[in-house]
Amino acid sequence: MRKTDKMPTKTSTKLTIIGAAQNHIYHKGFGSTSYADIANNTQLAKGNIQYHFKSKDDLLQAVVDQHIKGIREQLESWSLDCGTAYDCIERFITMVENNADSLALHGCPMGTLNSELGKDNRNLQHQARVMFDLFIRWLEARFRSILPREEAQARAEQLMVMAQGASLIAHAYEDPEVVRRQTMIMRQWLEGVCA
Amino acid sequence: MRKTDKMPTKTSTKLTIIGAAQNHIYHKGFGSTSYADIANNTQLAKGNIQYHFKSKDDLLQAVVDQHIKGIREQLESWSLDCGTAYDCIERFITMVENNADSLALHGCPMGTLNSELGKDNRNLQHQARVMFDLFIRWLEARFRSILPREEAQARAEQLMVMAQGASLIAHAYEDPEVVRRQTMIMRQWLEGVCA
DNA sequence: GCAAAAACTATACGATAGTACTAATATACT
DNA sequence: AGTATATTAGTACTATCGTATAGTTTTTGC
Repeated sequence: MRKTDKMPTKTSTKLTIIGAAQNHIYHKGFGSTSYADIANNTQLAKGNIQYHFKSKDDLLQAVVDQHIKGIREQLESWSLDCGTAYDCIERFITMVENNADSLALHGCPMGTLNSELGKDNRNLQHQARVMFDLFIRWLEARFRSILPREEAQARAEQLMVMAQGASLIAHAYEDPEVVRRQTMIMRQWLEGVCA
Repeated sequence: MRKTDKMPTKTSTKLTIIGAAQNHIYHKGFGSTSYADIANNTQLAKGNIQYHFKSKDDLLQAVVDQHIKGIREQLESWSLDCGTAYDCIERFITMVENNADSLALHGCPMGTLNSELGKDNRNLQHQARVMFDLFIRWLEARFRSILPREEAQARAEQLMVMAQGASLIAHAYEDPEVVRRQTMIMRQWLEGVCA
């Protein structure tokens, strides 16, 4: 297959579908995302989408995989960019803060997806949980250069809890200020923890 | 209408429906809860349920109202039972801890419902948000007997954030230990805040 | 250039959803 | 007691969903 010649010009159909699906799932939820919706948002035929993703579960799996890939890249780049472990963790907090508006409007993509899958798609929830694990383990690794192993674990989990809680409450109130207030608290907390 | 004579003997059909709906929504989500599901779980005819609740939104509204009523009663009883404000707040934390198992299995009913409604039912989300407000304002009132107004607000919100975050992460990992670890942290945090 | 494979389109099918409608039954009030 | 009303039951209708299939176009490798 000599696809490489063409790929750069047009984004592959698969990626187009995944992107549209990711968006629609984030805005409306997985249950309220149909093949027809994605077809409308991509100008592709419904059957074409079906061709690339046999079942809805296949599609969701692809979306989650893509998401995981994105997270991996982001974490890797942070690992390189930031100087100290402290800076890395603060970068995580800054990311939450920067996304305050969309978090308030639609919640955290990971949190809301996991919440939905936890209700009626237990097997796929296992996949979605991987996303949390990536963040938590990355945070834990950073904390470990400052704290003993057990406490590093605890602090990583705690920070994730705060971030998800902030997203959820901000989403409930549709108020990005919640996120801003909570990220400020996280920073103070981080200072205290690392002191 | 002299209904009062009959009501005590048989729980009213409306309440039966609301109870079954509340359960099913908690376990499967609102989107995956149909009239047929409720009919099966109550031995009532589908049309009968439709008679009491014209639309699915009506039903959800009733479920939320019932939930709100339950929360009001619980908070009121806590206000009477507990001695100091500190004890009241600790009672809230204890409730979260006591529900660790079901939180890990199905998430927090308020959190997951709000997350789902935030996706495709914005008007009903406004109603669901009331549930959070009840808790937060109750907590805030307790904090105010210990802290200045502004800090009391902030601490109430923060505690709710931690509680919701803990539920969400515990749900993602299906691990009640997350809740137990986080409630322990909340208690230490509470001590520090009130010192 | 041509055959094979991949990509794309269109349509159809069975299932299930929410809702509407009608008939039957139980209850309440004069 | 008997009528009106509230409640329960059963069925039908329309829309939409996920999926399946068949046909068409495009692309690929020789």
